[in-house]
Amino acid sequence: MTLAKARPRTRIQKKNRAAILEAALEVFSTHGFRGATVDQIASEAGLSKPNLLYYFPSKEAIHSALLERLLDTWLDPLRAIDPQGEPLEEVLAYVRRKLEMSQSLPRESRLFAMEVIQGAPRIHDVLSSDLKQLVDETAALLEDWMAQGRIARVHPHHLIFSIWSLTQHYADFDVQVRAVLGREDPFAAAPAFLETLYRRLLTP
Amino acid sequence: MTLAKARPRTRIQKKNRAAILEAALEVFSTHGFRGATVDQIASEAGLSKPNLLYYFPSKEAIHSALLERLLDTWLDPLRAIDPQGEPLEEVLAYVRRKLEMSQSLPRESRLFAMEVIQGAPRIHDVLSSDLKQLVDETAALLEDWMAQGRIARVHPHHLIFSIWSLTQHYADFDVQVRAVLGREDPFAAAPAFLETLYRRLLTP
DNA sequence: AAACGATTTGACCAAACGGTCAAACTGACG
DNA sequence: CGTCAGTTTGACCGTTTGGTCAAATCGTTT
Repeated sequence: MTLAKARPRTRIQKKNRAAILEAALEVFSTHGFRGATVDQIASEAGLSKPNLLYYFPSKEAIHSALLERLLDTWLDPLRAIDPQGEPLEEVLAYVRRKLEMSQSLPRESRLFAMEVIQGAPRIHDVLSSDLKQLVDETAALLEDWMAQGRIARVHPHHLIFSIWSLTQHYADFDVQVRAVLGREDPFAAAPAFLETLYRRLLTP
Repeated sequence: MTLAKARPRTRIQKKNRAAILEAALEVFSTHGFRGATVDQIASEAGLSKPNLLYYFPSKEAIHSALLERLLDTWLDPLRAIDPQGEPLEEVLAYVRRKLEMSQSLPRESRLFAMEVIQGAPRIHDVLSSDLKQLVDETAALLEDWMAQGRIARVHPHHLIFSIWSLTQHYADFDVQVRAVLGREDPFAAAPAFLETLYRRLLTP
């Protein structure tokens, strides 16, 4: 009997589906969708290929499941901005959270980056609906704060883009950053640099 | 007779090699190395597959040729920083040049991004030798300027990373940026935003 | 127009790919 | 211990892929 989209029930299913997603994250994030092979994912997960395809109907399905699970966690920090909080501190806290995610979830960042660079064929709709809405709301909040003179006036959308860009850069371009820095750990100085940057940019 | 690595001599070779590289840039930058097929590149270049492989010995060779040609143009703006110039204006001009490159050469940016995200397997050596040296020199120059109090003191390497990150974001994540912005053109507000950002960050 | 290198192509190949299937195995429960 | 749903696998299939090759065509020079 096939599993379809039903939630995993048994202990074995839970374990194997988790192992597959973990393996797929590793492989997809380093080789891209077409660069990854089902055999590779299966062997990384400690399963045979037919066995893997017993849990997920196709390579596509694994990738989709991965992206779906990712999108939520990825946008959580944005949702966590508190409209009642102190504006500058809220933004700085958001930057800090995003940077921590780049450090602790670099593979997720790279998976997302590769998908978007390739034109986001599988998540374009989510970007222009859910993501856009969330960003627009946050941008409106930022504009309120700017209108009240509590942070300096800059283009709110581009402010958000800059935070995504600067924080995810440390995950996506990790190899380049490390190649240039030599022995120095990127994440040693990054938090202070970004705090300085956004403090100077946004202090009224 | 095969062509080996010799420079193209005839008119036809010049034209076809150029067409192949142009087509390969288009295909590689949207599908990644393994996602691109030789047939795809050939048809995009208006050639048959065997004919394409008459000009380049392998898919790998096309990709390498592209990256090699790219690396120079990519780093030119960094080399163009004038040690004798006015510090803040030099940095702002560098930001402007990099942003213009993201706008006029987005495919090159994406090709480079995908290579680095996947661990830079083909250019890792160049990154940790040539690139590192160039960046270290620029960082030293920036530190001089900071020591002289002509720009504010921040981590020079991370300053350079931030410029790469912020400018290339508009090319690499173009789809996402446009999805969020709706009808608004990203490159309308980006230059002013980045100028404000770096002016506030670096004004002593 | 003859001759010769440069260019182009259809046919082909071996390997790798995503996916299928019937058959075998496993383990929890009555 | 028998049973049966749940799990695993070896063998297999059709397609796609990067690449080869001999033969055909083209273009230029004499």
